[in-house]
Amino acid sequence: MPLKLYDTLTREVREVFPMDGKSVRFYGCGPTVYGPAHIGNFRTFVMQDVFRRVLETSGQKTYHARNVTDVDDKTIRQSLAEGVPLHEFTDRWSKYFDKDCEALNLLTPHVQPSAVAHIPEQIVLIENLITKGKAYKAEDGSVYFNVSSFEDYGRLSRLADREITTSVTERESSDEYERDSAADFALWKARRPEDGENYWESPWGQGRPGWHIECSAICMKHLGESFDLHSGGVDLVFPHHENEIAQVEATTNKTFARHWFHIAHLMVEGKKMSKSLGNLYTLEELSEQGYSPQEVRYVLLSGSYRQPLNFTFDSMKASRKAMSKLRDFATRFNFIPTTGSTLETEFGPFQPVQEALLSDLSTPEALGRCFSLVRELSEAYEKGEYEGRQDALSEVRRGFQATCDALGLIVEAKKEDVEEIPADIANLAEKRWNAKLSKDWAMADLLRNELLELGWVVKDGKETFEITRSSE
RNA sequence: GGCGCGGUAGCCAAGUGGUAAGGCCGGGGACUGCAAAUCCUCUAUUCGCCGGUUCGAUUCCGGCCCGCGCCUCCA
Repeated sequence: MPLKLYDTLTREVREVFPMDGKSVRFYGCGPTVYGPAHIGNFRTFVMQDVFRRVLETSGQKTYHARNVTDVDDKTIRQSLAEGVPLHEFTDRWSKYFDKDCEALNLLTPHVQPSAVAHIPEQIVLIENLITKGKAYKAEDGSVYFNVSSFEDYGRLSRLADREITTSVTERESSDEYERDSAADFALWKARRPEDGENYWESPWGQGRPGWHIECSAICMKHLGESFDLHSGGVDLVFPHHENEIAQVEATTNKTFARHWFHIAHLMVEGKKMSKSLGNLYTLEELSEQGYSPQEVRYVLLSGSYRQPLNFTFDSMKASRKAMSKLRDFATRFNFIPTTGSTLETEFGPFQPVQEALLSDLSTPEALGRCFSLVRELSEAYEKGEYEGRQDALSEVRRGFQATCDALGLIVEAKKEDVEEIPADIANLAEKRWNAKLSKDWAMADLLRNELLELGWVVKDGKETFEITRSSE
């Protein structure tokens, strides 16, 4: 069964399939590396990851490219402010980003090209556009794309030309560059004093590439002039993706990306995330508050990618409980997750989960079905329906593995507590257990409270007790 | 103003032209000396408001109210 996904360009849910019959080649606009990415950014990357995982767990090969924007106003400004060379600055944040991605269990893209590493390709593309009369050099040495020369401009975002022009005319006076039409956008930016030593030589003089051209050049080099799918946050629809299309299609006369996948924004406690509200959470900040990346991932999966999702600390807590429920299931079925580059494709009893995912990446529906199955299967297990049925058991395990692989969740069975228990704590616990055995409840409760004060929780079993560090 | 999206239980959040998934919280129960953990179970006569179409609408259409996004470099 193929994946059906909403396409921003046609506004229809369409099948995703590889145009070359082999591998779905897709691109995701990556981070600008000037600081830690926030969970809103990660909503996009997590959904792109789920997209890939759903394809791969359905047996489809993929080729995933995600760029790293390592030259722009912000990276330059910040690196200069810190007195660090640009590449050193962006390298640091790029590595930080990789670390976060790993924590969130994001599959590593097959290729992660950086803008700076593709300056020559960008220059060639710009030259092509100039040759074809689609771009022109301004007096200051900047190069602009001539929007009026590209008839299809505005098709993705459905903005009428008039509106684009009107909205920009008002700002024209404050514009720092010289261009023919306010709607035109920069392909190459002439060197300015505030850029410091961050410039490259080009046929039009010293300068640096514009933002949109990097993605176009990278896509063309790594995925070809035409490829299967392009994606990013909704805010990139205009102008970024609109401009990418213009740059490439004006050059090749071919369809750039066949499918456009956009992820809606994350809100925090009902509000737009913004620096001024101080609600731009990073994984690190959440981690300091005791929330794991897996719990964050779960929250990001709990809403439809087409709808704004409201991130709240209540939902963080709910996600913790939900993950714990999945772990109980894993424990019951003695499930041991396998890790590796190949994802499980046999959903078995978890087929309904896969169907939900193939239906426009309905992660909320998939999670709902997953929990229903978890309940049903657990009930059957408790009734002894799996006794002596190794085949059926392994089908459940494989299906659960496929589910986890598709969602990118890591669910490990609860292990025996391996944490070292200090001798005095162990002694107290032992004393309490003995008091309990001799039915000295007062003493037993006293000792349990004492342990609790020391930060340890006692859980009695039938034959013995368990002691774990308290979570608070 | 233009384009687009949404308003579903205390919270988060699916969904369908035929009568409301799932998670959290809360209630009840099993278990337990009491707990914790776990398991079972209950909780929206109702899907922003008002009309219309229909045998029947939360789901389709129109209007209104409210919230949100984009409109040149923000995922």
